[in-house]
Amino acid sequence: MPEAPEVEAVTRTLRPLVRGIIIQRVHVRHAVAVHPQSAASLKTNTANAHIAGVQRRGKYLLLMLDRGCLAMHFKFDGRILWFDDPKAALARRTHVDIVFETNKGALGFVDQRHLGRAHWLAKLEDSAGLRGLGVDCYSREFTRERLLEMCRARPLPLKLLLMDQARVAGLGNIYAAESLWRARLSPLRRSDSLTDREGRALHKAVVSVLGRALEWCLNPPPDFRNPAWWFADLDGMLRVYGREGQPCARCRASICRIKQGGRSTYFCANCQTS
DNA sequence: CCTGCTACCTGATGGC
DNA sequence: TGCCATCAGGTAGCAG
Repeated sequence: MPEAPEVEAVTRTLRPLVRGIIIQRVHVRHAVAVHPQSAASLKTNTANAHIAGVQRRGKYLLLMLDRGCLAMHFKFDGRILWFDDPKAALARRTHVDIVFETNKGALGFVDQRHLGRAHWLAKLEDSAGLRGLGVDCYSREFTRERLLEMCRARPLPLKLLLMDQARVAGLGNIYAAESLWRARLSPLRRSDSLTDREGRALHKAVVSVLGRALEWCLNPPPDFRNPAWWFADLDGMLRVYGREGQPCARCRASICRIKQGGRSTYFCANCQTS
């Protein structure tokens, strides 16, 4: 599920909760969550580690340890949970793939669908995924100029460019669609055909959509103690995503859904210009 | 190098 | 009801 705004909200909320604590024991209940690493190596590398900080890169959540780092990627359905009482994390009742028992409580990595991963890295460059990330969508380096440069480097449908983590890191299917709607640009539009004015509009739209999304994700803040909670009700903030057949919030034309790169793209063919 | 396709998983939903 | 197809906020790995 999570794209950069959700992961950023998790990062900020989790930071004060776990900074400075010690991972004492690690229970890998579903080894697939560690694949292709082994449960044993995750345990030996993270047990007794001190959590020095929490960071985000693209859609990755990073727990910086005194030795190396714990990198989590949630893919579609991954989430984290916090248990004040570690016994609750180990109870058979809720599905938890990995339990990190600490001196303060237990951190759980959960993914029913088993696509998400938690890996230990000696250094960040050891992960191909992290190494390959382009300009982070929330960083100062994500400027209008950089975006235009990427757009003009090769002809790519705008939606695919925005979703390519090697170019802009952090945008996913929802916020790429929302940004294009806001910029009034078609997802099919060839990136190298943008005028300066359109490039500026796209950059502004991405920044604005991400800013609002982060606000939305922080109010109310993530509640890691509640297993039923995980960024519910995003649709209250969305204008096009998931709204096939409904009237466009701007021009009332019917929102369409097409396939791009094997994913659904939602847009208004009337007011998003190609 | 780059681009495009499939696999990886599980669960919810809708049509027949 | 049951059964089957399709869909889901993503990326790694592979072929061309």
